[in-house]
Amino acid sequence: MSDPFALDDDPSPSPAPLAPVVRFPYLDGLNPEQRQAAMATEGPVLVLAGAGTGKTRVLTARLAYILESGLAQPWQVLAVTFTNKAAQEMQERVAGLVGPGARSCWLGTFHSIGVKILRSHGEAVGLKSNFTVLDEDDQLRLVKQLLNEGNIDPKRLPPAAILREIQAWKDKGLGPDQVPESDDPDKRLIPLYRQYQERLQTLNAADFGDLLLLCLHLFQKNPEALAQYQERFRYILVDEYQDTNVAQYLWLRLLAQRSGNLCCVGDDDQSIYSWRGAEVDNILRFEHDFPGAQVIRLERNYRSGEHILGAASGLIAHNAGRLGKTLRPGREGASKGAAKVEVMGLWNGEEEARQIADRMVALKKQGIAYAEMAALVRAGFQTREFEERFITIGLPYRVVGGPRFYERQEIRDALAYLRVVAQPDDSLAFERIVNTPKRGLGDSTLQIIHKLARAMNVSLLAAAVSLVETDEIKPKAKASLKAVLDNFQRWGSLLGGLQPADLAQQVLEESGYIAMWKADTAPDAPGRVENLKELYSAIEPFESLTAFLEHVSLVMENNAGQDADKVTLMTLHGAKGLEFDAVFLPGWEEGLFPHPRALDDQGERGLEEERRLAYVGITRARKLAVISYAGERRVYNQWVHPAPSRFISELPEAHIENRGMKGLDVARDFAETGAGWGQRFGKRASQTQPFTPKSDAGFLEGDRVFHEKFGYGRVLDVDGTRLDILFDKAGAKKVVDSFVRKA
DNA sequence: GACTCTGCATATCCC
DNA sequence: ATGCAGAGTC
Repeated sequence: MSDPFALDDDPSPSPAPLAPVVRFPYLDGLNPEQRQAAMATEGPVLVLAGAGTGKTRVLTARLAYILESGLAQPWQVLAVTFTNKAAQEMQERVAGLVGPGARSCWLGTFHSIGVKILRSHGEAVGLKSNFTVLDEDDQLRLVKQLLNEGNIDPKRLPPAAILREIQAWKDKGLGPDQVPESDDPDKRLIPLYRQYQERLQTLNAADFGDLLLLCLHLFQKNPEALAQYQERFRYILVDEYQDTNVAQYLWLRLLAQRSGNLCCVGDDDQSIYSWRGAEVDNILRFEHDFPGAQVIRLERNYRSGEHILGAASGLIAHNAGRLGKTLRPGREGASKGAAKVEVMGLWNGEEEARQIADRMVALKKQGIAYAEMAALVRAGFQTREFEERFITIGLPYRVVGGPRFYERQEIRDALAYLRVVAQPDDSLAFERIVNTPKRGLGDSTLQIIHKLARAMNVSLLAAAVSLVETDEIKPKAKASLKAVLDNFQRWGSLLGGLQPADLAQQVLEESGYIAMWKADTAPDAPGRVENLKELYSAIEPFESLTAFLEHVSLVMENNAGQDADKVTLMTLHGAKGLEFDAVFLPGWEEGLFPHPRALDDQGERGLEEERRLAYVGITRARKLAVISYAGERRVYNQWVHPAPSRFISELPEAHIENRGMKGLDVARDFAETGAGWGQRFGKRASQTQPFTPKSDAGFLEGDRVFHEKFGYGRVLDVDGTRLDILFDKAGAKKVVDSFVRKA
C-alpha cells in the first residue's frame, strides 16, 4: 500500500488524532481545491464542481480518506448518488483505494437506500419487510382499477396524468393528508391519491416515490428510528445535489441533523431534472439552510479542450440565476491547438445519421476507440435513425436507456410469474398472469376473485385458494384455476432448493408461458423467446430469486456486454456524469431542442433547463464535439422543416467552426421545389465507404439468420461481409454479418 | 371467454 | 404510425 515515491510534504494537519500517521496517496494527485474538498470532513460542505473538474475523483478520495483516517467505519458512512451507474463506479473506485471493506458503506441511489431502510423499519409506515416495489405498469393498472371502482371516466382523468400529479406531490414530500386543497381544484385527485396509498398498503407495496416519501414519514413519525440512523451515519455524501427534490432534501436534512457532517456535491449548471421534482433552489440555498457551510469551488476543468470549454461556457452564460462559476482549463497550455466545436447543417435526419456514422468510422481509423464516442440525443425516438445507419454499415453500437430490457412485455410477464412464486401475496403480479397464457379465466372469474379478496381482506391468490374449495365458479374455470394454484404452490416449495435461474426456467416452461410465444406466429415472437432466454442468464449471478427481483425493481437495465468496443447512443439526460473523447450532438433544431414541451410547461425556466442540457452535452466531450441540425426531419410521421436551434446562435463564434451549411441550403431548395431528392441521395449513399469488420462470413444465400433487433430472416444475397437479408418482420435490410447469427 | 375490428387518442427527459 | 379501449361476433 505504501508508495515509495510519495512526497513527504503534505501540508495539511492530521485530522485524525486517534489514527496513527497514515499516508493518503490518493490525496497527492489532487489540486488544492480538490484536496480541500476531500479533507473538509467536518460540518456542512458544499462543493460546486463544474463539469469535468474531477468531481468523482474528489468524492472517492474523500470517502477513502474518511475511512482510512479512522473517522468512521464503513457502515457509518452514507453516500447517495442519482444513478446506479454512478453508485457502482464509486463503490468500485473506493474499494480500489481502501480495499473491500468499502463494500459495507451505505452507498447507492436515494431509492435503493430508501428500500434498505424501509425493509428494516417499514412497519411504522405500514410496510412489511418483504414489500414489493411497483413498476410503472403496476401503478397504471392500479389507478385504472381505482377509476373503475369509482366510476370515473379514464378519458376525463387519464391515469397517467393522475400518477404524474401524485408523483409530483410525493416529490414534495406530501402525503395525501398534507396536500393543500388548492393543489386540487378538481377535488378528485386528493381522494384518489388517498385511495391509491391505501391500496398500496393492502398490497404491501410501494412505488418509487414511496421509497423516499415513506422513509421521510418514517423519520418524522418515529423519532427512535430516526435517532438510530442519525447515530449511525456520521458522514453523509451527496452527489448531484442540484437534482435533489424537496423530499430528498428533507430526508437529508433530518439524517444530517445530528452529526452535521453533510457534504453535497453539485453543479447548478447541470440541473436537468426539474420535471422529476428537482429544485435548483436546494443548491442555491445551501448556505442558508446549513449555516456555517463551507463552499468550495472546483473550476479547473481537466476534461475538455479549450474550444469545447469556451463554447460551453459561452452558451451557459445566457442563463440568469446561476451561482456563477467560470470553468478554466486545468493545465496551462495543455489544450492549445485543440479542435473547435464543429457545427454542421445537414439536409435531413438520414443524412445526419450517415455523416455521423462515417465520421465515427474515420475517427476509429485515427485511433479513437468506439467506446470513446457517443451520439447524445434529446429524445429517445431519435436513436432509431442512428441505429438503422449503424446496422447498415456494421458500426458496433449500444443504446443506453432505450426501450429497456425489463420493460418489455414478455419480460414483465415472466417477472410477474417469478414475483408470485417468491411472494404469493403480490396481487398485481398474480392478476397480470393468471390468464396469460389463456386459461379460460376471464374478466368475470377475476371479478369474483377480487370481490372475495376484498371481503376476506386477503390477497388475490389467497382468495383464489379458498374459491376453488367452493362452487362459486364454473367447473371449467375452477379446474383451470386450481391447476395454476397448484403449480404456484409447487414452484414455491422449490424456492430454496433450486438455482434461481433453473427455477425460473421451470416456471416459464411448466406454466406454458414460453410455449405460448413459441406457438405464436407473430413476427416478433421468436425475438421474445430469445429475450426470455436472456432473462435466465440475467438471473444466473443472483443467489436468490428475491435478490434478483429486488435488483430488477431498482435497476431497470440489463448490463450485458458492457466491455465491448461500441459507440454509445443515448439521451442527453442519460449522459450526465459520463465523458467521451468524441461527442456528437444531433438534432439541434427548434421544435426538438429546446423541446417545446419544456417551454410550454415552464416557460423561461424551461428554456434555461434545456440550455443546461445543451451545456451538459457539450461538456461530455474531451477532444471533439460535433453539433448538427437537419433541414428536414420526420417527427411523429410528419415532415417538418425546422430552423436551427437558437442555442446554435448562442455559441461564441471564436470557438466554433461551421461546416456543411451550403448543403443545407441546397437541401432546402430541393425540399421546397420537391425535386431531385432521390437522385442526390442515391449518389451520396453509394459514395459512402462502408466500414468492413474482420469476420469470417460463413453465411450462404438462403440461410436462416437471427438479428438482435430485426428478428429472424433469410439471406438473399452475400457480398463479402455484407448481407442482404429479408427479415420476416422488418423487411429487406443490408446488414453486416457480424450482427447476425445463424438461426 | 376469446377473438377481430374499428375508432380514438397519443407521442420528453428517468429512479 | 401505433397502441389501446370498447363493441360486436363466434
